[in-house]
Amino acid sequence: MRKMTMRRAFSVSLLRSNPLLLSHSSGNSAVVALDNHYYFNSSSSSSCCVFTSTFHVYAISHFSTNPNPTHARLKQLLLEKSKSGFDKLDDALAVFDKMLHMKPLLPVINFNQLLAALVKMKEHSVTVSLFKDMCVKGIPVDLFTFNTAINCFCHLNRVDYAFSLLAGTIKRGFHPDVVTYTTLIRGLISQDNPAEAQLLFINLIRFKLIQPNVVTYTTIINGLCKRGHISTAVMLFRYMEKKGCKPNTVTYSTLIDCLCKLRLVDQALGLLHEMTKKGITPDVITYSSLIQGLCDFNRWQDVNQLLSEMNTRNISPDVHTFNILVDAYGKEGMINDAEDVIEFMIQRGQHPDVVTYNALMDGYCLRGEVDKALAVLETTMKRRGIVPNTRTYNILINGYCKKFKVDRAVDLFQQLPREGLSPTVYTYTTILQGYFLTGRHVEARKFFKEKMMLNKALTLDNFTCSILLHGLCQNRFVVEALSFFDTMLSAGLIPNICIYNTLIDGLSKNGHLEKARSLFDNLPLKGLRPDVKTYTMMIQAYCHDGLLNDANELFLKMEANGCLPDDVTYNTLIRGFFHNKKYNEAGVLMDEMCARGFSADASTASALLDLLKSQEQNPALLALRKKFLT
DNA sequence: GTAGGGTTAG
Repeated sequence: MRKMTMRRAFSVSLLRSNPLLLSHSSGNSAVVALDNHYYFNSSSSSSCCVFTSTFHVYAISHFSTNPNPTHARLKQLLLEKSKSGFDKLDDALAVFDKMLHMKPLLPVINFNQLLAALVKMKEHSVTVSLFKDMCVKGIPVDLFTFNTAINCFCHLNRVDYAFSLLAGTIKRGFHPDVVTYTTLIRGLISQDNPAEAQLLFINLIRFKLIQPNVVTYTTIINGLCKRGHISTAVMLFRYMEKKGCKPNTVTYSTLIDCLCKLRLVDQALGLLHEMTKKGITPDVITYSSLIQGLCDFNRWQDVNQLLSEMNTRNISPDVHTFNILVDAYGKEGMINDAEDVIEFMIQRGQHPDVVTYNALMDGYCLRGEVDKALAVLETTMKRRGIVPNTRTYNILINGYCKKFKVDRAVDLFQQLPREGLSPTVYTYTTILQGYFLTGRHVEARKFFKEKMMLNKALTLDNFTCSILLHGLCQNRFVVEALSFFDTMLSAGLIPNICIYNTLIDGLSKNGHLEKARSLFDNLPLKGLRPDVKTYTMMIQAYCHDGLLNDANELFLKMEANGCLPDDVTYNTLIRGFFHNKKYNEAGVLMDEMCARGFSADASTASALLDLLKSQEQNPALLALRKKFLT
């Protein structure tokens, strides 16, 4: 509690005392149009000179050849919007429509700017459709246009169409460049097809089609990181340096983020140091990744140090950075601090978004204050015009289920379509879990059969199935569970170890030890390795049935198989020894457990106390009490 | 004017 209070004072006051921390970053330059005169504003005087002189040349040539001021204004608008996107999709479409009917047509570069604006707005399918329109209407296109469309297909997870378009590009006589191929590599990786991506990369180099650049390498490094191949990513990172391709801020940020997500935050800080030493400047994204990594470890002092370092370097935290802080405070139960961060960001002109409020609401739910979370949705978000998404509702639904208020959760579930939102597999699973949690297994099974199974749009995952299997087993519907397991298999879902753990536990607790044992023994055939939970569950099952030798043998075997027992495993086997009056064996195991840094849990301690009550004079038990309960 | 990096829930 004391730690929390100190942290609050420290962090929030630090934010307050650093006005620069939140000063608007206006970018390098902005264009302002006043009475047909154009001015460049720039935050740095040197770039101002460059831009101003460039613009003079542009302006003179432009006005001397094009007397139509509408064209000039439109072009200016397109230049601006290509960087920021339009505020509304309709605005972009209206401009496109106008452009289609202009005579003479604007040059292709202006059409490309419009498409770029749409990409900025993440309107990938609209971009593709406008691209098609252009092709049909015979508007000239160039390689930039094709690259943009290929990129959009990749974002829409249609890499197949992207490759068709590659063929189209070549057919039109364009030479696909490093941008085209880098885009396709990213598409393949994001569609979980790293082998094809690798093959494409190798062939591009082998046939000298392109020279990979820093973006190509960074794209692949990111793909490797996201798939958990950090060491390969680092190898490629060092390789690109050796090949004379210098990593930049994005390359370093990619690796730093990956290291942070793997909880290797000190190594990430090492890379920050390395890049700074090389003169590569970190930016707000680099710092945000590191702040997230440090928050995960509650390293608040380090977080504050980075915030003040950002301040020194004149890098302003943005909405992502603040969202990380709101989330971190919320997860720590420090809801007032989370609210303070939001208030602060608003003061500094940064607009909280749906992610901000979802994080805040989740913070309230974690404290059990679901009604307050609901008030955030109904009052604050509404007032500020922030549109909730399915996640917003999922957070509330989960909050109410955890408080055993499933009916309240179902109300919100039914509200979703009225808000124009669709429930996800997460929504359904939460409700299913809520029903089981409150013992309403009849409704749970009905909900699953009628709402989930019949919803064709719903793809069940292993998590959902494990909730159902657990609920069924817990309520002694073992036959139904096994039958559903068969359905899963025939539907092509590949069960993971969690599914098997749920089944093994459920079967053994319902008197089907032999069936559980057979599933366990067959795991290697399914290509699965038992984890510490699997072993512990089997050990518990053996102990429960008095098969102490089997339990002990498995305990020894698991370590030989490279799976270290944890505190639960030790406590389970120790209680097994207790129940079977093997007090000396229990004592030896307790010594071993303590030597490994684990201790007796509440259930083991109470089992020992119970034994002492009935056998006050048992010397072995007295020795155990002396050793472990003082 | 086209490609690469960061935020929330079971």
